[in-house]
Amino acid sequence: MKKEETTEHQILDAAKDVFQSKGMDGARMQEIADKAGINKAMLHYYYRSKQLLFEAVFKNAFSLLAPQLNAILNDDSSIEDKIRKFTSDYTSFMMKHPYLPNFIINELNRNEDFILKLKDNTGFPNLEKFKTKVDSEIREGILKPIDADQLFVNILALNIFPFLGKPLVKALTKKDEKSYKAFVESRKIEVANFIINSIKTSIK
Amino acid sequence: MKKEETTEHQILDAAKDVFQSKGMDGARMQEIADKAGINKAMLHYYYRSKQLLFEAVFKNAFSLLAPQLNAILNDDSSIEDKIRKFTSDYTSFMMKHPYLPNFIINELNRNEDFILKLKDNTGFPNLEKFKTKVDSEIREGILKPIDADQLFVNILALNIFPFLGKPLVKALTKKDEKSYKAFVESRKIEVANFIINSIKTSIK
DNA sequence: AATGGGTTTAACCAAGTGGTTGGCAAAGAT
DNA sequence: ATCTTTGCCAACCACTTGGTTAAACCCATT
Repeated sequence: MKKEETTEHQILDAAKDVFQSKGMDGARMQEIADKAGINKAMLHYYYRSKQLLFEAVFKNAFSLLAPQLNAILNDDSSIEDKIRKFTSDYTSFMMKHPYLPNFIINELNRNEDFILKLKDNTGFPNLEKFKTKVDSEIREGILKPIDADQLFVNILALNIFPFLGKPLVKALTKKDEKSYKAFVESRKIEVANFIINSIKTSIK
Repeated sequence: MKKEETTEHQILDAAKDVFQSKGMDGARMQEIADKAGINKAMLHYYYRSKQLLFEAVFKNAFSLLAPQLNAILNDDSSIEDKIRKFTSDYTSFMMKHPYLPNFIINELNRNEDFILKLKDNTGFPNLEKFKTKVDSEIREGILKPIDADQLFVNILALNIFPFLGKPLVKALTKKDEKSYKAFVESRKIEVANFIINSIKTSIK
């Protein structure tokens, strides 16, 4: 039997669906059981409590996101290349997992202490290398002076916000589902240009 | 008796607290009643149902946010001035209402149709004037070519994200509450510069 | 003092809620 | 063949949920 067919995995799969679309408070154990096609008692048999099942789903989701961040932080390419690659890759990734950013941001806000449990994990993104690279490119005259933290938050903001605020942005810009998708797709390049334009010194 | 002391207003006030920090699903009618210091039956007496009380709170919150957006969209100043003013004003405003962005974004995601109820309201932000201004400044050579929708979303993203993703950003940049506040405060100017740098043509 | 409408309350209710239990059947283990 | 473990389920449980109700309480008008 494949791993994907075990009851335990079917539960996690169904729980992911329900928790990510309805959040911890809105999710119902019965709905998860129904979606997994098993008895509700099994949820507790394998995961003991709603809280623990939720944490399993959350850690799973975060472990999907973290490598996306590490990609930009830990490789050796130039800041410009990092930004271009990240902006394109991240957007593609999010188009495949549209619930993910909202789920994570939201549940972290609901329980701020929760992130402490993640910090211990190996693989939690670390900015040091990125900062060093930014500072050295500034010294070399490739980039205009900018605080690396600020730049990093700007990169995140421009990439994540269109997914977080999708309903709002859709309404404000009067786009339907199809044109919103095209809008986000074009941001893969637009956002990178926008950032680079701002931080790169003009070539003499 | 002042308006602020009526039972109806006390309920709305308490409901705002609870709904904004716990969301629709996490909020409890009993907690709202307790916080307002009145009997739970009064909530239904004045607002009939949890759903309607929630909608009252939500519309109230949105009507606080909408003018902030309209400020940048509807005045006659240059795009640069709009951006500088908005970035500073919006950040100040959000520091006073930290739960607001998350509440709105979140509940709009929970129920996409909900925004339709707001769209009808007069005062729902309209981008037309902003777009016209952007296009005319591009034609005048003040700005580099950029799609006005993209620019608008970038402005929103850079301003709102630090509030939406506060727990995540705090953890990633390893800032405590105090230094995070300073970080956000400095963005009032940093973000405006970041945007202007990117879109303004270099002066010959 | 009696009336009557708006306001407030304690007590209540039906429908869920997460979680538990005891037993059952198939699969190993002895 | 018998015992033990594992996976599974229907039924159940204590408790919470949003919402209701009928009676009380004010307080201005008569």
